[in-house]
Amino acid sequence: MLTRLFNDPSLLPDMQKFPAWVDDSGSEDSKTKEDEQDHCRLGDEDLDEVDVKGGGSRAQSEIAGEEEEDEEEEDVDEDDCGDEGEGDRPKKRGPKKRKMTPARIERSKVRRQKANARERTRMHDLNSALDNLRKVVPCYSKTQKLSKIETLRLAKNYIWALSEILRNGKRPDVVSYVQTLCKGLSQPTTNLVAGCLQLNSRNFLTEQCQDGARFHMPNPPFSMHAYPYQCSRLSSPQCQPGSNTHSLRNHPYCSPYEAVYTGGASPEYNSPDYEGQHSPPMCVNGNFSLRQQESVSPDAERGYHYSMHYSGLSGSRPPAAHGLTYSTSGARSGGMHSENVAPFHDMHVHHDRAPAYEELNAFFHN
DNA sequence: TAGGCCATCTGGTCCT
DNA sequence: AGGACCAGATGGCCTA
Repeated sequence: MLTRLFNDPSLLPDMQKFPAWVDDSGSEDSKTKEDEQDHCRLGDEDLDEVDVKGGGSRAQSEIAGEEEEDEEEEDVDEDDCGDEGEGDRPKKRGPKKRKMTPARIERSKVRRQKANARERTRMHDLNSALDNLRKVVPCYSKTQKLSKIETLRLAKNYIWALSEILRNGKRPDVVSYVQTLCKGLSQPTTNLVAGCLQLNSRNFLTEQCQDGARFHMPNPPFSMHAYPYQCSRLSSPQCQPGSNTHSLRNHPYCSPYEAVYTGGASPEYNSPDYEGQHSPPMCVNGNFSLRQQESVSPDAERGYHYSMHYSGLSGSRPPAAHGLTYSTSGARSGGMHSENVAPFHDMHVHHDRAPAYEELNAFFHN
């Protein structure tokens, strides 16, 4: 079959032209995978005239395109034009297919190979653009890249969130902001984004970017006013709705710099433009304290995969605070998975790259 | 092992 | 005619 012949490894374009778009873990695999594919297909060469991929029209159009071939004019390809024997297939019209001569096969092969190379390049460009997009959305990790679809969703949410900020002219609270960003995202991505924002909040407080660039954020970037949502651990009497704010703020489990959302769509957010499904319930705990997780015991770490890093209001963390995990409902109720935690170390927000962040920063300065 | 994600190949269609 | 774009198919890798 022609499509098999097209995949001669010697004809394949040099994939090493594109080392950048392949992530660290994938570069070798990509080459190996391609080699394997080539090997596999070459091994199928003897399956000539059998289309194992897809519909079955295969290289017909290319074959038909070889009109300039002048030899063997009446010698048609039996498979293509021998419709008499195929009762259920409609009779093909148009020019009769010519028999594949070696020269024609070679031309088709070259053309197909060139088309494949172009398609690869096109997809690489697309992936490169997607990588650039990943770098300007709020959550960026070198080690755990957002998937393509999640990147696009997050970008859309981010644009929406920024436009809402501009439109309302108000500082957003962390809940609605995170909600907006995480609309329609998968639970792991939601956790990733929330964690990233959490880290970012810490950076805001310490006025230090991870890359060393300094910027100013005198206060938590989000207003921490009353939230309509309640984390499970807020069930303690001090944290009940209606309890006075003072006691809530001073309760060891209830940092004043804490935003909690346990599920459902925010009533503050009612954009008709949102078509994505609601994010799974989550519990976002804004962390605006300095790092404390280093002091957390391994046991506690296990129990609080993605727990709130408490502000300095209380030095102790009671073991009953399991609800603090980035609550994941349903099948993933076990909390944040470790693979979603580790990348936060190299996760950062690109304040210096995205104009939107400058806008936000300027906004928060006022 | 199923499902998600991805890269690649492939053929069809449209455009220049 | 050739290139760009698209969608389907396929297989590999990874993770729960």
